[in-house]
Amino acid sequence: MKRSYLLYGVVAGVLLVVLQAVQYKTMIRDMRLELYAGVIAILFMIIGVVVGLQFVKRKSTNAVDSTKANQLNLSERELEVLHLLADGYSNQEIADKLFVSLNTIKTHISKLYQKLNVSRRTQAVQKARDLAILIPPKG
Amino acid sequence: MKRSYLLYGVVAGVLLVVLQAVQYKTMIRDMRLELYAGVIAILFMIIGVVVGLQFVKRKSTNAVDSTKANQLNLSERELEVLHLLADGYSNQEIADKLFVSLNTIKTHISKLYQKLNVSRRTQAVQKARDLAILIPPKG
DNA sequence: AAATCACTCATACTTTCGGGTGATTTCACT
DNA sequence: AGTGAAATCACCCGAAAGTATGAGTGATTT
Repeated sequence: MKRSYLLYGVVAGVLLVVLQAVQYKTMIRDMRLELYAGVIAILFMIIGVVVGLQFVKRKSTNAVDSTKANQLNLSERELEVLHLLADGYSNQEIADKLFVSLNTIKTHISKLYQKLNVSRRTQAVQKARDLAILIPPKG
Repeated sequence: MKRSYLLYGVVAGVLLVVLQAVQYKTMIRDMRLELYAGVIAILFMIIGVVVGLQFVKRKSTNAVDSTKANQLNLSERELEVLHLLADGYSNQEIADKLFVSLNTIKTHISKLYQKLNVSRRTQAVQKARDLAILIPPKG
């Protein structure tokens, strides 16, 4: 989560810098301010849409009851992984989403299984629901 | 949908004009281009987020449709397998429980995935819940 | 009788999972 | 300063899952 925000910030900054550079180099005479503003607006609107989609995706799926999670000593990262696991993502997809390697995800999931006392991902999801760690979106 | 796009376009245009007006009136000397670009970027990123939220909201509300479960034409056997699947059983365990071969279960699951338009068992469970094919235990 | 469908099973193949082990780094606690 | 938990990543290996294709049987429909 924290990484996501950081990423978006970095992307935003880089884009601004790039726009500046481009502007000073070649377009300062040809490009009017309106057009410049328009380009920025469109770019960041696209970014905003992406951010918004990411945001809602997490909220619209499974919620996490962090209180009960703490009783099992599940770490934050493990909860994140569990969340994505329950959403049906593969290990590789989870790795991509969290910007870590596949091996790391495997480790997280392995520990998750130990703490939940299961040996398969479907069981993990099942158990997490039973323990109200994962709360379905609706009813 | 088309109206939405039009609306956003209009809003974007109006905002641009407003920004222009403000810029020419009071800020042309004080405000540097970087800051100006930054303001536009932030504003439109916010707009983008809002757009993104709207977008997903509609999709997620349409997702739950009890009639869709029937339209999928899931056979009895496939439903049986789906239930056991959701309970966290492995293919081999499902095969044993239903007194058929592992390959048969694979075939059933394969067709199940096609009908549910998924490619993994966790996704199948997730989707089945969304479509109210699977009803979570307890309440 | 022919066509269709659900169910069954098989072979062969690729991909993903999960277990085991070990290592490094960071950070909080004492 | 040492301890321990958490997070990161790596390598190996076997098991499970999933894909593709084909095929046989019984029941139902046309």
